[in-house]
Amino acid sequence: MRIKDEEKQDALFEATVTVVNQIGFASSSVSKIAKEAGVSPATLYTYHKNKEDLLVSTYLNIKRKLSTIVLEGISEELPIKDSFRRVWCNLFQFTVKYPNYFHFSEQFSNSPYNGQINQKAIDKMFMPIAQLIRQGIEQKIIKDVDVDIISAFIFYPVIILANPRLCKTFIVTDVQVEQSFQLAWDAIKR
Amino acid sequence: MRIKDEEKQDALFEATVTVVNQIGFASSSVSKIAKEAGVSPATLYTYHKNKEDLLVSTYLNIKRKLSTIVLEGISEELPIKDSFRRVWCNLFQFTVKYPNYFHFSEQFSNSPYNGQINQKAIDKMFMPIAQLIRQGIEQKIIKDVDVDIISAFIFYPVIILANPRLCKTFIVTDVQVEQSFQLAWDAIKR
Amino acid sequence: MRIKDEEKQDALFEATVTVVNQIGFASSSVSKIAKEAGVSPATLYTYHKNKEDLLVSTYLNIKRKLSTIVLEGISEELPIKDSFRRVWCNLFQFTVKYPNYFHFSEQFSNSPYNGQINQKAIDKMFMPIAQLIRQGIEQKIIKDVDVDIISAFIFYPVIILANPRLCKTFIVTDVQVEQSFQLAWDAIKR
Amino acid sequence: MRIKDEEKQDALFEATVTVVNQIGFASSSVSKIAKEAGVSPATLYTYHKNKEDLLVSTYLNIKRKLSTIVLEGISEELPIKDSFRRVWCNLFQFTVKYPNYFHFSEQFSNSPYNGQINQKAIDKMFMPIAQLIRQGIEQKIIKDVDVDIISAFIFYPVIILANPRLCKTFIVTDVQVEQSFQLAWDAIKR
DNA sequence: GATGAATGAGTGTTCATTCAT
DNA sequence: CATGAATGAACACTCATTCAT
Repeated sequence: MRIKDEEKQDALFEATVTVVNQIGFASSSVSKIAKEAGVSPATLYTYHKNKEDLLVSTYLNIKRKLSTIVLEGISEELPIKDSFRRVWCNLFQFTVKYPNYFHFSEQFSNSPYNGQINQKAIDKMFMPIAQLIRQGIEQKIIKDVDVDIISAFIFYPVIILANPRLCKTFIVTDVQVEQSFQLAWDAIKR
Repeated sequence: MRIKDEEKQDALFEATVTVVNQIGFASSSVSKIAKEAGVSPATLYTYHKNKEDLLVSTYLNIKRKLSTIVLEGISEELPIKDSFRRVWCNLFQFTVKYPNYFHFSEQFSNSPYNGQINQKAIDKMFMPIAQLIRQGIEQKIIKDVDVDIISAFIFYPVIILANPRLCKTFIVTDVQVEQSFQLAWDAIKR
Repeated sequence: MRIKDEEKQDALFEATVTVVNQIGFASSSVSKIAKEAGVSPATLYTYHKNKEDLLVSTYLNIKRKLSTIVLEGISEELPIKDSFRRVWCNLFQFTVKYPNYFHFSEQFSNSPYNGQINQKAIDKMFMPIAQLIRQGIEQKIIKDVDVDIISAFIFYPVIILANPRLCKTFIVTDVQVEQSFQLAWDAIKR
Repeated sequence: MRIKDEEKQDALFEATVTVVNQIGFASSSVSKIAKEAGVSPATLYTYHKNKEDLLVSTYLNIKRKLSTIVLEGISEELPIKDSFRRVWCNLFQFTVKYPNYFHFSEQFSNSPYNGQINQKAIDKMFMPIAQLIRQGIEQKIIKDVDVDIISAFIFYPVIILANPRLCKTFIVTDVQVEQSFQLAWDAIKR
């Protein structure tokens, strides 16, 4: 597994996402992904140990991109509510701009491959948000409950609303995004 | 002539859920499910037209069970908030009692098979809840926003919280359930 | 294998011919034939020992029908040429009236099942024709060559001409039938 | 990278013919053919898209060989009758030398796969013969009847005579071949 | 006598992965 | 480094036949 050609690396990443989006996780085969990437199945094995490694690294790649986008613009100098709003909006932006990445993530995290992931490494990527929550609790701005509960109301509703399979009538406009943020904030604020 | 065996029907249902939970949707094969159910793969085809039919009918079966449990105890005579609380608690109960059904559902709805189901038939099962939301809005008890937004805050947080893969620290106790319901209610109430 | 219901016997015969014509010899399965006949696959085994027996008896049945029709009207009192013409015309008539029987026969005789047939029993059905040939040779009306050669020119051209897969432009009209008979007769006559 | 192996291609062709001859068209399975060819069933799919493609290309291959042999030695300079005699003899030669190819052809053309082939491409291979017939008619040497009728008397009797299943007593000797050709010629000549 | 349920053995085909070039 | 050929194992599914009723 020597790494040579970054272009092929990228092509494989995009091909994996594309194929999984087109035909689903179960039907996505190594050779279909290789064909979509324009390389031989054998070449794929130069870049990835096996199928699992391909999928896992694709997932981690997406999570990395996601964390970069989601954390953009939050700052200790901003009021906490505004930071939360930024995260909320960034998340929506990501789901709109990269629906394929988003959909791949969902499929992956419901698969058994998810067990192979080092969850702590992922948590680390989103640490600033965990800290934001902790600060809010300390400053008695948001409710003093389990972090999981706060998360369940501040991130996952986005995932639901942005999923057109689940929410057929919801449209991602600025008004709707702000409106739904209000509900999220009402949920967690003191 | 032997008669079609209800026990086998049930065994196939349970086997499908079990196998999908154990090895994931993508790796679940007809022969593994048949083996788990204790029948020949060929026998499976006496009860289901094909793999898709097996998975779809398993999903619908679960949704039917879910709707029965979730709607239990809600009533027009109860204050709206109490009805919502019932739904909230029932949902938690279901996820605790039948984690396998619950996990199967998630895997299924993220698969391409989900496109094959009649969404309207599912919506019909949960109509009383849609009506509950509409009443709450009319009576100016809950916010006048898209039903999808309300749903995203009143159902899906349960799914997140009950998913031990996502929420490792959250424990389903009466206190936690009531606490999290308070957040949900704060989100949607006027 | 007790025989009870002649109607079912017939239904199975017709169903076998129909199914083989519709989907070909290779794809014709016992259960499809049973369904076409309106009986259970198990019932089929009351009337036939196994699949081979079903196909063989269907073939023999067709040959019996064929011999009845083909021999109609030939007589020792008729001039030999006229008897041959009768056979020729009868054969055409059969292929036009019962194309399905005809097509089944062709498929069967090219299959390995044909080896199970008692060829002598078949030959017996068409003995009058063999005798006709022998008479013609004796009376120095037709050429003194191997019976097989005579047959190859007096029967098989019909099979070819009547097969729309092989002869797309040939139309079975009285004129064409008589015209082609002339060729056959020219071939074998002294 | 290994290179596609012409030997394997050929082995598959021969194996297909052999298996079909041994057990018949209906019972010939991909795995049996692969085993006969000494390759894995999966390998077969490197050389052919699917079973149909394997059978169709085998058939076309045979027809190509046949046309090469059959047309050998016919020429515009030869008297028409002699050209016909050449075709007649070539055809016998082919059936004697390659009885398996010949039998495969018959089985194939009676199967539903026959519908998948491009008949025009086949006709093209044998065009010189069609032209020969047309010339004969123009020169008033052979009867002015439908080409199909001429063909039915000049080619198919060979097929019948060469088929030992149909003609048990006929032996392919020069005398017999010339004798039977005389019948064919008598049939079509003016 | 008649039936649909039941099945081991088989179907055509695709899989993840390795090999030889 | 890159490749298409190669494959054992698995896939979804159907088969001819038997069994219990």
